[in-house]
Amino acid sequence: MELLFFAYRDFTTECDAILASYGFGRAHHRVVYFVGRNPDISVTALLEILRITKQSLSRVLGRLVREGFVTTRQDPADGRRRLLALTAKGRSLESRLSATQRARIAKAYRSAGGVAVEGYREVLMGIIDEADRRRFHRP
Amino acid sequence: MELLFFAYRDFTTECDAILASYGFGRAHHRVVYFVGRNPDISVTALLEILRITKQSLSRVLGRLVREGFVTTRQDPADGRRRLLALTAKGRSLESRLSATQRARIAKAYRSAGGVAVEGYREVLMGIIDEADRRRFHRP
DNA sequence: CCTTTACGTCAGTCACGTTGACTTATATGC
DNA sequence: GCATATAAGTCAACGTGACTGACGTAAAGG
Repeated sequence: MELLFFAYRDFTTECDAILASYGFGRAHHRVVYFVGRNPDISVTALLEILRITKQSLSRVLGRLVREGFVTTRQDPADGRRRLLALTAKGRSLESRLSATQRARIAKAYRSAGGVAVEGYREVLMGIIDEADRRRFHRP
Repeated sequence: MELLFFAYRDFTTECDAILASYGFGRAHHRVVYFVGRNPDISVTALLEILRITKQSLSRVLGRLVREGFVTTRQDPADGRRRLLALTAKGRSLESRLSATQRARIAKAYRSAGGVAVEGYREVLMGIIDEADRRRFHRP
């Protein structure tokens, strides 16, 4: 429990500094991250991932759209849906944020070795709710 | 990065429900947890673990003391220090909260096996800031 | 005795989550 | 074709838990 607490805390603090320079918070990071990972994701699908309310998301997402980090377009297949995607500016922010986290994980992976990483992923997967594990069984 | 996000989210959501029934939030949980783990910890030491400001802690800690979950007493060796400890009520809350998390981790450990757990701990340790790792080298 | 440390507190601010209610546009089933 | 359901956006009000800056008090220590 303590391991997870410290790991998650240290995992996020570097990003917080970058985000602060944009006037953003962690909520903006999460949106940029998951939109980057799931291009053309719908608003509802994003809400299900983040498990927050529409109102909470709209404040954060609205600003990201207004400031040109995220685009929305109507789904050609279902006009009610708005598909979200990152702009070049959004991708640039996303990779800047991810870079620090990736570096931290890469360093931990290198020093621990492949077998340890296997185990690490297996245990984390076990901690995650069954329903959410499907997300990781994609090609 | 996604693994950590989902694991940490699912790891905390069960506790949030219990905490809500007391009108508490995650901040209260963290205080109860670390005071439980470190009986007779001083306020400053707790602040260093949590990495929050004195003002933030004081609101949370003050309420826990007023409602009888935590006691403060003057350090006999240094009268400036207040030593924090859980009351029986506090220990009961702590173990109620920890039980759900322990169960989740135990389940993940069991299904992953000992080798995986070794790797898991090694990688998480690598993600944690060097300075904080010392915390885990206690007897 | 003076400085430092530990703790507490007042005042103001901000990010980010909540609930509830309502509107608009589009899909879809009968 | 109309009624219902779904997707999205929005208004209003609120709570928690962070933050900064400033100040006060008690105890320790050179």
